[in-house]
Order: sequence, then C-alpha cells, then structure tokens
Amino acid sequence: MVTIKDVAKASGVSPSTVSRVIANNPRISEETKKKVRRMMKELGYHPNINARNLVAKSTKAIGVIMPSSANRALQNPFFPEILRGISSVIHDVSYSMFLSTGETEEEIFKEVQRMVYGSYVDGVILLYSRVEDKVTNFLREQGFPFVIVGKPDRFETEITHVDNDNFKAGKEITTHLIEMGHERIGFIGGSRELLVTREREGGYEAALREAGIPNQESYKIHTQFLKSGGREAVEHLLSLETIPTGLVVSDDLISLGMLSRLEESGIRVPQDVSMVSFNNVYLSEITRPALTTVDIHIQELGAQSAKVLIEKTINKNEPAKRIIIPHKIVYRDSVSKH
Amino acid sequence: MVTIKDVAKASGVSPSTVSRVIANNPRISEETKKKVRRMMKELGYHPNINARNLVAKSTKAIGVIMPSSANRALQNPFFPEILRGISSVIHDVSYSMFLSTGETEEEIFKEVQRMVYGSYVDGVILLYSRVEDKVTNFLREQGFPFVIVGKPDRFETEITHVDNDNFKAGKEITTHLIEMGHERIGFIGGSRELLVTREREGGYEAALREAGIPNQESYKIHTQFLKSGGREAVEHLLSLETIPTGLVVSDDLISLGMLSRLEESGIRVPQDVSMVSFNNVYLSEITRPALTTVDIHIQELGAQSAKVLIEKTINKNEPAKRIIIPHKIVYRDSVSKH
DNA sequence: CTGTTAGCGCATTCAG
DNA sequence: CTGAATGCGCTAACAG
Repeated sequence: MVTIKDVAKASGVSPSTVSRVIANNPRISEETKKKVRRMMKELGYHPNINARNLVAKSTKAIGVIMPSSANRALQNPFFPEILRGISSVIHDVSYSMFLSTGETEEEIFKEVQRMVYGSYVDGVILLYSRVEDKVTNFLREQGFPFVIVGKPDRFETEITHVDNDNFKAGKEITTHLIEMGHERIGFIGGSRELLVTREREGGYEAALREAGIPNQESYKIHTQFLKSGGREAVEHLLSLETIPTGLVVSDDLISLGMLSRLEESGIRVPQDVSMVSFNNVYLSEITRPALTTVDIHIQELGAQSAKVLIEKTINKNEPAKRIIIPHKIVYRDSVSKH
Repeated sequence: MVTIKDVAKASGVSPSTVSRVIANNPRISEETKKKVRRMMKELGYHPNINARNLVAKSTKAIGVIMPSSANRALQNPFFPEILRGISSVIHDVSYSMFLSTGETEEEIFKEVQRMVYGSYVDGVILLYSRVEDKVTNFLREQGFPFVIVGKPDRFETEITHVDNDNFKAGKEITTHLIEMGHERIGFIGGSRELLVTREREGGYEAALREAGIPNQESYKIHTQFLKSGGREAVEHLLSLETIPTGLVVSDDLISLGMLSRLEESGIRVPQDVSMVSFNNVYLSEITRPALTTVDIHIQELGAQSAKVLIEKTINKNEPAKRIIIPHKIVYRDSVSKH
C-alpha cells in the first residue's frame, strides 16, 4: 500500500505538504501541487480512510436501519425505493452507507450499538417508527445524531423526523371513498405498533366522523403484510354480517394480498368492493385492477432524511426538525361509485 | 470518548494490558481480566473501530454492489431478499455491510473504486453479472477479493461466483411446458447483457432443440422489467401471426407486468396461454393465477456469497470457487395442458 | 509557502 | 504475566 510518505519522498516534499495538497490547501503553491498530484497518480496513491477517520473523528458514513425482517416487511418495495433516495444524496456528498438488517429487534439493537459505540457512522436513519422502540430510546439517550422516517412515538419535538402527513392522507383517501357514495368502509392495517398504521387509521376515523358515519370496531382489521395477511383480512371480512363496500388498506402490499384472496372468493374489485391504499409502490399500477393509492413520494422521504441527517452530523446542535413530504392521491381503477 | 488509556489508568494497569484483555489474550491473569472488564463497563468503554482497523489493516466490512438503478431493476424483491441472506451470515461473524446503489454504471464504478482504494471494505459482492463489466474488470485487475452472484462473463474459473444452474433451470422449466403439450413456446427475457438472461434463454433453446421444436427468432423477446416491459412484450406477442401457447419468462417481475397487460387484452392465463418464470419471489404466489416458477433460493445465494467472500478475505489465496445453489420448480396455476 | 512535531486509539513487538 | 516503546496513515498545530 502506497502511503502519504511514499508520495512525499517521491516528490521531494514533506508528508504534511502532501496532506495539504490532498485537502487542496490554498497555501500550497500551484507548482508543488502539480508535482505532488502527478506523483500521486504515478504511484497510484489513495488516502486511507481509516487513518483519516481516526484523526478526523468522523467517518462520513451513515447507518441505515431497516425494521426487523422477521415479519418479512422487508419484502416491501418501499425499502429499495427509499434506499435509492438516500443513496442519491449520499453519493453527491461522498458519504457511505452502512446497512443494518437484523432478523430480530434484539439483533438490530446490537448492531446499532456497535455502529454508535464503535464510531462506525456519524449518524443513523431509522426506516421505521414503532411504539416503545429500544433503538430510538438508545439513540436519544446517547445524544447520537439520528433521524426517523415516520413519526416518533414520543418526544416528537426533540427528534428530527421526515414523514408524510399520514393522518391527513388517511382522511383524504377515506373521504374520497365517502364521496363515491360508500358508507360501510373498513380499514385494514398493519401492526398497530407501527406509528404509520395509527396515523392512517386516525385519518380514516376522522373522515368517517366528519361524514357522520359511525365507527365500527369490527370494520377495523390489523394484520400482517403479504399473502397470509391478505388472506386473514379477507377471511375476517367475509365473516361479517354485512361486509363493507369500501376498504382503506394501509399498504399497497396488503392490498395485493387481499386482491388475490378476494378474487378467489368471487368478490370483484371494484364492482363489489372498492379499495384504496397507500404508498404507490410500482406494483400498484400492475395489479388488476390498478390501485387508487396515496403516493407518498418514497424517494423524497429517503433523500430528505439523508440530507437532514448529514446536516445534523456536521452541525451537532442543529435544532430538531420535522419535515413533511407532501402526498398525492393517484386515481386508478380500484374504486367505483356506490 | 473513553479510550483504552482511561481504562488502563482507572484499573491501574498499562494500556497494552487492556488491549490484551479485549483480545482475551490467555497470558493475562483471570484476576486482572476481571478487574479491567469491570472498569470497561463502568466507564462505558468501547473500542474505536477506526483505530483498530488502522492497525489491523482490515475493516471487517464488505461492500455490496447493486446493479445500476437507472433501469429500476432495484425494484425487484430479489434484492431485499438477497440482502437478508448476506445479512444473516454477516451478522454471525460481526461483519458490517456497505451498500452501494449507484444510479449509473459510472457512479457505481466510482463508488467501488472508493471502497477499494480507501480500504473501506475487505471484499466486495457483486449482485449482478453483465457483459464487459467495468467493475468486474477493475476488481480482477486489482486482485481485490470479490465474488459475483451469477455467472461471470469471462474468467469463469478465476472468479469465485455463486450461482444457480440457470441453463439447466431454463431447460427444465421449458421441458415442463413441452410435456404439458405446448409446442409454440416463446421466451421473454430481460436485457441480453445480463448473463442470467443468456443462460436461461440457452436452456430454453436446448429444451426446444431436444424436443425437435424449431427455434423461432420472433418468439424471443427482450425487454425491460416492470410494467412497460410487460406491456411491450405483450404488444410484440399480439403482433405475431400465430401467438405462442406457452411462455417462458426470465423473471417473476416481468411475468407480473405481462399478466396485467394480458388480461387487458382478454387473453387468459393459463387457459389461452401458459406461463412459467423464475425466482419465486413472494409475489409469485399472490398473482392471479399464482405462477409456476423456478425457486432459485435467493437467500441462500446471498448467504453463500457472503460466506465464501469472508473466507476469501481471511485467506487471501483461497482458490476461486464456483458454488451452485440448487433450484426447484414450484408448480402453481399458470400452466395448463395444451 | 513548507517542514517538524505530535498525536488520534489501538495492537504488537520486545523486555523483563 | 505485564509494561514500555513503536508505529499503523493521516492531519493539525506550531514554527520558520
């Protein structure tokens, strides 16, 4: 490995001069800069990041924490998409990205500890928000720079987060169903531990309330993602005395699972039941029928969270921020008039 | 930040002793070990990874390179799934994972250069294999430890890779269609630059040949992933004089797009046309009809590649290996007798 | 404008 | 069994 010293020797200057050339220090003459740069190229020199990190006390790397994959939530195209968003800004500023995908919560917690204590990263992005989250608490207590994608369970004003207005989105999309003449509207959500479920459900309830439609507990179902979840949800639905004519589903992936099961049961969407959901993952335009869904601008969520985190790692006492990414309903074919 | 020195002082020993305790050096008495460990805990000591990397000349981190996301291939659930596989073994050995998701090939190349030259990582996993790939060549020339998930374009015997036998898989699944009575069978693949497309297509051709069915160029379509790709492919299909009764599709995601477009055109699967594909991504059991597809054991691909890469980084002159992960056809509802 | 010195936090000789 | 000394590769005062 060729070091700064080798370059120094070869160019007939001191190591510190080489270091200054690397940093493009203006106090070095153009002449020596040129000379040194040529030598660097000739020798194939590249700075050792670890040595640099050691003295700089910064790694220019951020940790990205996925939710525990035990529940297969990882399968959600939401994640690749948000990684792209993060990636795009990361790349512009020459940062790197450490990915953590633990199986269990405990595993994730350990990885985060390692990242933080070991100075692996300058900051952390949490790609989920759940109630009473150990990782969140840890990060907060440590005073370590981090941002949550989603709405924090507590300390909302102290924790920088990037989110959609999921309450409002939930309300709007439910209102759409109401305006289309639906009155018996069900809500299918993921785990209630997830803040995003709660918010969307809250919006759904608010819309019903505003329209003077009573909230019926039996119309609210919480389930897993994916096939089994969709299956469960439909099973539950079918067991009801009078089944809803409209469905607000908190995630495109759940919709997908339900669509499949619904068809098996001979229930047609949107003729028999209308359906709306959230995220506007690319899949939602491929399904039959294509889904009316809330586009939450996933990439933007990622990009903004990376941006604000990096600011935070650079300026440690940047105040906590809340960044709301606007959403937009995409109307497709899963809703009909009632 | 509490360092090794602080712990040393507090426990009344020298820094080197503390270092030895961390490494669990057997030449340190149990007594002092206990004392020092207690102090470490008390002070909240955690080793600084950068300092350690610097002297160890190893980072215990691996770089994972996704294909360029310009083509949205990233949306494929294949990637989260393989990341999980990698993650699982990474975690067991306390390694970390650097993720690179460049938009363009050039961007990716730069990132890889940075990773390699800057000693960010000990080795690299390439999650794709394409013809004439700059990144592959670079890694090979540098003699940097890396493994390809897929089949290398060249230097097959020199480059460690983890792959399925995609040729065989292609042949088997095509043969299945033939055995079901199909004779006019089309192939829909992704880019021909991708080795995986070539292999699967090769298997398809071999199966036809063996069955004495002539290869028809017009029955082979190459397209993008996702909706537009499926649309294109179906458009092409419909323009044919006599359309195939069986379709071998090189990726579940393409099947998904096609299914949608096919239905719009009033062509029923499997009644009018049978369809098989590859990967057995979770989506393929949610589609209607559920897809008959080749399960390639994605997680295992990931796990094995991580495992063999780590071996390689530890023992630099580990010989090049080829690891073939077995595949298995999963029979579902997208094929009917002809 | 440039060189000298010191030190980041740790692991590893070499003594003892 | 333990300590002192040295250096990993780099940056940052401090001199000049």
